[in-house]
Amino acid sequence: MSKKMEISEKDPTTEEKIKEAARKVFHKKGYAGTRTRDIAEEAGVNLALLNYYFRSKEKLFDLIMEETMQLFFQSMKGLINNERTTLQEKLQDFTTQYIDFLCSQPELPIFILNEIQMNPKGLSERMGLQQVVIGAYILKQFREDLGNKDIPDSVLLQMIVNIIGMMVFPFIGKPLLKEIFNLSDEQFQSMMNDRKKLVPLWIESMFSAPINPKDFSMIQNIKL
Amino acid sequence: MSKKMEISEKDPTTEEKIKEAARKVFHKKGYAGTRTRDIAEEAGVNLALLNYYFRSKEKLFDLIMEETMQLFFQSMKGLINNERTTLQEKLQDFTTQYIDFLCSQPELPIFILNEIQMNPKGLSERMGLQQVVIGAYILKQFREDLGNKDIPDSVLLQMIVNIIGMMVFPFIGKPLLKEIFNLSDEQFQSMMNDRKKLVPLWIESMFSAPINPKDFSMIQNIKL
DNA sequence: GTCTATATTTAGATAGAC
DNA sequence: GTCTATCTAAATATAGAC
Repeated sequence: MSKKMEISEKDPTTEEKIKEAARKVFHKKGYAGTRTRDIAEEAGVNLALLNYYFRSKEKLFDLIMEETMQLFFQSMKGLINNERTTLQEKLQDFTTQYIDFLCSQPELPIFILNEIQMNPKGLSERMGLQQVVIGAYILKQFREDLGNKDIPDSVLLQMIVNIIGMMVFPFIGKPLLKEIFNLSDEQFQSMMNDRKKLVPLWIESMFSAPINPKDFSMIQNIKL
Repeated sequence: MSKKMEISEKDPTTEEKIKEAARKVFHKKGYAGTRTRDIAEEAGVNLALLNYYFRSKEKLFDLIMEETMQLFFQSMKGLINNERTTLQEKLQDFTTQYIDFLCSQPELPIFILNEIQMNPKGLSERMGLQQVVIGAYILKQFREDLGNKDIPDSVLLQMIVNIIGMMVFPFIGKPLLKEIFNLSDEQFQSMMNDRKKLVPLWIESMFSAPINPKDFSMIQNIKL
C-alpha cells in the first residue's frame, strides 16, 4: 500500500486526539466533573497541549458541546423530514435508527439534558431547534392523520414527549434499571431492540385511547 | 403568644440552615458543580461552619444524597403497595400523587439519575431498591390482570419503564421542552396535570396493543 | 509542536481569637 | 458557636527551553 493511500487513514493528529478524548471524558463526567488532566491522559498527550490547541477548558468544552448537540438533533432531523415515506414508515424508521444511534452513544442523553439544565442560555438560537421539531414533516402527517379524530395540538405535544421519552428515558435510567432488575448489558440491549418495534405499536394504540376533553386543561394556546 | 409555644416554630438552627441550603444547591448543580462557598452563601452563614457541622463537602453530600434517595423512592413505595385499592385505582393514585411530588421537586429526577450514573456503587444495597419495585403489590395485580392476556414479564418490565418514564422524563427534558415549544411555567404545569389522568389511560391502551411474540427477543430469562 | 517547570487561580479545610 | 485569617491541595493556565 503506497504512502499516498495511507494519508486518508493515517494516525490522528494531536489536535484530533485531544478532541476525541475531550468528547469521551466530557460525555462521561460532564463539564464540572472533568479535569483537563483526565483529558490529556485519555488522549495520551501532554497537558500543556490542551491549552496550546484550544486555549482553555471552557473553549474546548464549548466546541464539544456544539458538535454534540448537532449530532444529537441533526441525526433526528433527517429521520423526521423524509417526504417520501408514510407516517407509519417514518415512525418505524425513526425509532429504529434513533435507538441504534443512542445505543452507539448511550451517555449522550444524560450528558446533553444535564448540561442544558446547568446552562440553558442561548440554547435554541445556537441551532434552529424550534424549526427542527416544529417544522418537521412528520408533524404535518400526524396532524392530517389525526384531523379526523379531533385530537388537539396539546395532545400532539404530549405524544411527542412520549415518543422521545420512550426512546431516550431508558438510557437516562440505565444504571438504575440495571441494578433494580439485575439486567446485563446484553439484556438492556435486547430490551432496546424490542423497543424499535414496540414504540410505534404503543404510539398507535395510545392515539386510540378514549380522551374526554372535559378532563383536561389542554394547555391553553398551544399550537405547534 | 408564649415563648414555649414558639419553640416548635422557632427559626431553624444553623445546622438546619446549612442542610437546607446544601440540598438546594446540590440538587441544582450536582456534586461536582457545587462549591462549598455557594452553600454557605445560600445558607447565609460563614463558610467555616460547614466543616464545623459536617466535616467535609463529601460527608455533607452523602447525607443529602441519602435523604434525597429515600424521599424519591419511599414516596413511590407507599403508593404502589396499597393493598386496599384495585389496579386501576392504584395506578390513578400513583400517577396523581407522584406527579404532584415531582412538581414540588422538579430538579430531583435529573439530579438523582445523574449522580447515580456518576457513581453507581453501592446503590441498591443502601436502600432495598430491588424490593421496593420488584416486591411491589401493584406488580402482583398487574400479573393477575395480564395473566389472561399472555403477556410475558419482559413486556411488563418494558411497561414499568414506560410508566415511570412518562412521569419522570418531562422533568428531565423540561429546559429543552420549554425552549422548543415556548412553554411557560404555567403551561408546563398544566401539561403535567393533564398527565395525571392521561398516563393511566395510555397505559391501559398500550397493554391492548397487538404484540406478536415472534417480533421480539423478549429479553431472555427476565422474571420480575 | 512538544515538553518541563512554574505560575495563577480556585476550592476545600483548619487554627485560633472571640 | 461563630468569625477572620490562613493553609493546603487541586486544577487551570502559561513561560520558556528544546
